[in-house]
Amino acid sequence: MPELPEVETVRRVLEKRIAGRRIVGLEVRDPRLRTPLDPAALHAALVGRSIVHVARRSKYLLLHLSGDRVLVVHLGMTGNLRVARGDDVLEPHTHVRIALGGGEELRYADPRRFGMLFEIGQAEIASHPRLGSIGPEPLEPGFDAQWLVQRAALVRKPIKNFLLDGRVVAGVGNIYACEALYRAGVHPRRAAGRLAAERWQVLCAALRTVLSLALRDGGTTLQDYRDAEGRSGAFQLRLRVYGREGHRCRRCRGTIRRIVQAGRSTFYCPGCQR
DNA sequence: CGGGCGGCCTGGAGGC
DNA sequence: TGCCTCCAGGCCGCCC
Repeated sequence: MPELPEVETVRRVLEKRIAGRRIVGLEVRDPRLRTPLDPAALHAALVGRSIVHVARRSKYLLLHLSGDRVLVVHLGMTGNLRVARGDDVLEPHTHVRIALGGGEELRYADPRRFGMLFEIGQAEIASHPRLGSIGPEPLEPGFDAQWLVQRAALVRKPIKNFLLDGRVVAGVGNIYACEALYRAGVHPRRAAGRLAAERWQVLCAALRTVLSLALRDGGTTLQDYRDAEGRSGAFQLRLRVYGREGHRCRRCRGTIRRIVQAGRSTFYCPGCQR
């Protein structure tokens, strides 16, 4: 569920709430995540260290710890990190509790268990198999139409699927890929390599706009997503196509359609996207 | 090799 | 009420 705006929203809350805190305890209640947890190793690696700051790369949260260690957390589809009091009622599917002292803790819960939580050295970030090949951050310098044009050259797959490739651009998932294509007026089935450079300019700008607006709204909450203080996002109110099959397009009054690409739903407006 | 698809899990929604 | 099917925001491995 969480894409860049949601993960960044969580990061900002965590930075405010837990940066500078020391980890004083760890409880692994269920190690069966996408990458199975090793409770003893995790305990040895985390307890006693402090959280220096909280960063993000693509959809990964990077909790930088003292001693140049990094706790990496991916929320998968339904994962959430929550700052809680130790005596707060445990949400179902709470798999990990990280005690921070003073009665507070950080909880990782994830019903579907598609998430990941692992610990590495800071120096390993660049070469880590899951982190090393991630593409540029779309809201930072280094991401522009020129890069996209270059990456898309000779690529025949649909542009929607191209945008979901994390090596091309970091943090873009199904919702924001659909929304950016709509705003740019690009048909999701268009072959990536056959989009004119001027259209890439428009699409690049649309991607940045939609991600920025979503971030400003604290992300999109369709069902589960909440930030680390339990707050919902509001960008679901501004979605133009995602989840709106059969509804009227706000721009052309045509009907939003849903198709399946690479096994995933794509929503678009046949009138506005060519 | 590029690209598509199934699988990993659970839960909620909707049909009957 | 209950049972069944479908669907979900991510990612990876396997296959052609």
